[in-house]
Amino acid sequence: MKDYLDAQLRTTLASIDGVPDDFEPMLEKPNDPSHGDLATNAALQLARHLRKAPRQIAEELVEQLDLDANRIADVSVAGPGFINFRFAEEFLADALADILEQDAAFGRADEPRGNALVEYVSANPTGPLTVGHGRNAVLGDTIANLLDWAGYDVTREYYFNDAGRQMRVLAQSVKARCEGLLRPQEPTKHVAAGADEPVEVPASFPEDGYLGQYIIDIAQAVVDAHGDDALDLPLEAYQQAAQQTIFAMIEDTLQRLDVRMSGYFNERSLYDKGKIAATLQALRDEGMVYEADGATWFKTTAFGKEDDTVLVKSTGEPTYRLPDIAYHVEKFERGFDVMIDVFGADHIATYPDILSALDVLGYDKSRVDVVIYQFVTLVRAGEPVKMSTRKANYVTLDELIDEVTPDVARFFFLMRSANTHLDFDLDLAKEASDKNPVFYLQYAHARICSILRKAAEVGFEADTAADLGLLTHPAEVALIKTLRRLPGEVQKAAEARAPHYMPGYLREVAVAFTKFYDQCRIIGEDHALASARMALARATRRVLANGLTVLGIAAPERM
RNA sequence: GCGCUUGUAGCUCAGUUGGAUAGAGCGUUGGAUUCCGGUUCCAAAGGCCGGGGGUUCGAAUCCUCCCAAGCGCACCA
Repeated sequence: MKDYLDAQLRTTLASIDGVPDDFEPMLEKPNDPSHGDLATNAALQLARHLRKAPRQIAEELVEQLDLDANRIADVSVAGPGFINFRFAEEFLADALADILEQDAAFGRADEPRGNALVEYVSANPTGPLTVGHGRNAVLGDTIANLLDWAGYDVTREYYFNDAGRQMRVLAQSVKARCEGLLRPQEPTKHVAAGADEPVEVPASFPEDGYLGQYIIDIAQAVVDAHGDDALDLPLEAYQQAAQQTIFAMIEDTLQRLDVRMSGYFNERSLYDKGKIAATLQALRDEGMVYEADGATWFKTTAFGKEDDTVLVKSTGEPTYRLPDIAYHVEKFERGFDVMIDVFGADHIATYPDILSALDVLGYDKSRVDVVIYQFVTLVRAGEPVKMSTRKANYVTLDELIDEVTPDVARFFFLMRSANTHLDFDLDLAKEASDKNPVFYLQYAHARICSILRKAAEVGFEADTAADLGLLTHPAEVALIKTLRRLPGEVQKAAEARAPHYMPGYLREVAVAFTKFYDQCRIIGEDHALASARMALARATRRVLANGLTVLGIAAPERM
């Protein structure tokens, strides 16, 4: 419908003198339903160009618009010059039939849009996932779902760094713990662990080593496998042991949240394939790289940064930025139309370097979108849950899921825009009542299923071809209008990379349904009307189920 | 100190390209409901959109200054 109106508007506008060729009429759903179903402010926007009163332009536009009465029942000019359109009843019946026909595919785009890469989680395998990683994982997964529904062929990728200092420290931590296990009589030392008591570790434990219990567990496994030789293995062996164990933990956690990656991309492969050197050379060829103080620098000051950035340390080891740039070059070479990175707020100052580098190398950086999310604060009994920054003391994602269920965790991560600090209210999340928005949605779905079961129990059989034109009650009309918006909402959320639009929309659906349910009986009405209402209930169930599917949340038949 | 992000109802937050009387949920107060799942529905109260200045037919939205919070500012990732 929007497309239809948009096309009609454009042709009419084209016939009016003085309208710029590139003028984009805007159509949107007015906030106030008494203003109609769709409205355009085209006349207001044109007032400046045409140097005429907006209302006068609107009147002329309406006069020249040629609209199908079966689709648009009413057009009016209102306020300072808005043009309001109201849908015809016939159109709504068709729209409902369309939902039922498309069923599980309703909301999906018809046309393919290209291929997209979404990079998310991307936590290095140095420890269990934190609550913050959870927000990342769920945001990325849902953005990937949205792009999938919007017509993209989506690849979901997890990038990890297995070549740098972090992994070396991880290996050294494991090795030190092996020593502690095999030579408990050797001297030890204590290291600070943020707000907590200092932790006792073997003397060989590295600076900034990883203090978690899981490191000791990994060390124990190494000791079990190698006995006394467990102290003489190459560092690589400790890293492999740690990496494998920790990745298995991470994968388990992601699976609990129904987050599934298409694949993992490791930093080391960039070295092995010479991509690091090639990227550096390419930047050098563009004159954006120089040597100073034994290090290799990237001229980020050319892009307005205060300082240049080190790409290769004087030790000869690249900083993480160079592989990051090489990785993005690799993404372009793989031919993605759209590339999305989901990063925490701590990357906010660093990703512009990557985009600048891509730009310098001649890639279209507008195809890369970076979704930055702010940090999560867990709130219990109105108070923030203290989380020390040190690695031994934080709430893990697993612990959160243990406490609130995966569906609730996903929903709470998704219901706020990525760009705001998230207060995760644990008490609310655990509450199974209407205060908890995810239960409200699931309940509406379960209730519809219950009605359909009930109908079957009492032997009600709906007409196969119900007369949907009978649905003229205001609550019915409002519900149909809400249901038909799903594809547009999915599209909008996908384009804006804004999953949080969906929970809001689905709540509108649930509200519209419960109002309908409150005012209109289904079973027990005369057969034709009951059939039509059953069809409306089934369509609602479908919209809720499809919407929840996009969010990766279950649509239960009973609760 | 510099950069980025944020500041909207008591609380948590929407507000999509600058548009109509700034919205929702929770909480509060009042009401409805013999009925397909009361995990329901209706209504009311509640706002200097952090503050000042500017841009224009029109600003929560754009510009500018100030205030406050978060994150970042390593030859760490």
